[in-house]
Amino acid sequence: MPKKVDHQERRTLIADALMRVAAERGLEAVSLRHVAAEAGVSAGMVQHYFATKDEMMTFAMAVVRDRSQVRVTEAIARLCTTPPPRLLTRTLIAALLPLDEQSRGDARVALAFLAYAAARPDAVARDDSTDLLSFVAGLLPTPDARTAARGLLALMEGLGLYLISGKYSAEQALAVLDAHLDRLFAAGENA
Amino acid sequence: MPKKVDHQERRTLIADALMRVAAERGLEAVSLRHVAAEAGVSAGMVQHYFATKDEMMTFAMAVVRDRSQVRVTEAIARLCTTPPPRLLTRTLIAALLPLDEQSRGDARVALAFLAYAAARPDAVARDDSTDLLSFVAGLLPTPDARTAARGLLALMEGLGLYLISGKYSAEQALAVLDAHLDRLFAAGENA
DNA sequence: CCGTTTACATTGCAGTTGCATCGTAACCAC
DNA sequence: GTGGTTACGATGCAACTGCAATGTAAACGG
Repeated sequence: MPKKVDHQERRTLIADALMRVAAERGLEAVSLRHVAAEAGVSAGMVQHYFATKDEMMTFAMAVVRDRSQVRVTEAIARLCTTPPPRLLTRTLIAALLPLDEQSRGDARVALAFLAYAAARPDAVARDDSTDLLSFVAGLLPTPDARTAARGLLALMEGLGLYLISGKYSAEQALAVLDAHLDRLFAAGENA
Repeated sequence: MPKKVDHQERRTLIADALMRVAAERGLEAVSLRHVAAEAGVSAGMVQHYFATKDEMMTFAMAVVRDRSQVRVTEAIARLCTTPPPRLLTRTLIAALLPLDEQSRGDARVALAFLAYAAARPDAVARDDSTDLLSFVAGLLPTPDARTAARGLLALMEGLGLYLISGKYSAEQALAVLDAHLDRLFAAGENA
């Protein structure tokens, strides 16, 4: 077993470089050589860790997803135990929104990947959003909670788009989210 | 003035071909030659009508935007004069949603363009969404109508994303929209 | 010390890209 | 007709693409 190197570490290092290129110059600027240059390694090394470009893209996609997962987990962990449903919901959604510059870069890449995967049905990864939907639905007090949860998630995605494009500021997005939660939780308590 | 040809017509013909390529094989498959082949013309002709690829992309982007504009106008024109605000709002938003297969293709292309323009600040077109925001805000009976309108538009964009990816069906999307409008207009009437 | 396995780096190749250039045919004013 | 302008088509080119092939250095088992 010669020359021990942490494969996972190298792959994420390359994936990070890929995301930097994609965030700054768009997904179409992502090539083996560009990513290698951004990572400060040779193109051959990239090929050593990813047999094909698609494999590299898929891996980077998974990294983006994992990062957002971590953001959510950390944000919720920062809460007290057994927080009220509304606070938990708000924290969860806010953690998924690209509010700071770093997560905005991630979201830009995620958007590019979305468009990339739209025409590549095989590269589309597993669907983890049904779990999220069920979880959010469980938090909402409204009748037909699943429909309300779908609406909340759609609102989140839309806010993400507007945040990326700079059309809404972080404050505006949060104001919209809070107003929506006002309506959701007010309606539920009355019923 | 030799050889009269309708420039606008040729350009839209090429743009249509571009959108077909983008919808079927992704934006990255859009090249001068592919578009030319799809349009059934020579690559030289494409160059004749678009000096650069970016110019072609920008034009196609404008065509997509115009088409959605037309869809909205037609849907509203199909309504009776002076419809109630809620119906008008619903019709407007529904017309912007990619509910059928044709508009879903358009939306896919629009999404790809969004990602394309995210890293190309110069190619971004004029912002026509502020007019839309003001218009929708004028329809809503809620206090802080602009925030509510922002939420509604964000919801629409998010629903569009989920419709494109096939995660929500058209019926589900409309159910979400109606539930949201229920809350918006109920809250306003109570206030 | 030796062979094998891993970890790269280099080079090359066929294909594609956007675009410039050049040629030519059509049309119209005169 | 002639000249000029427009509308293409054909060709070429430098740059780039993903990827295969090949090389080499290092670490370890024996």
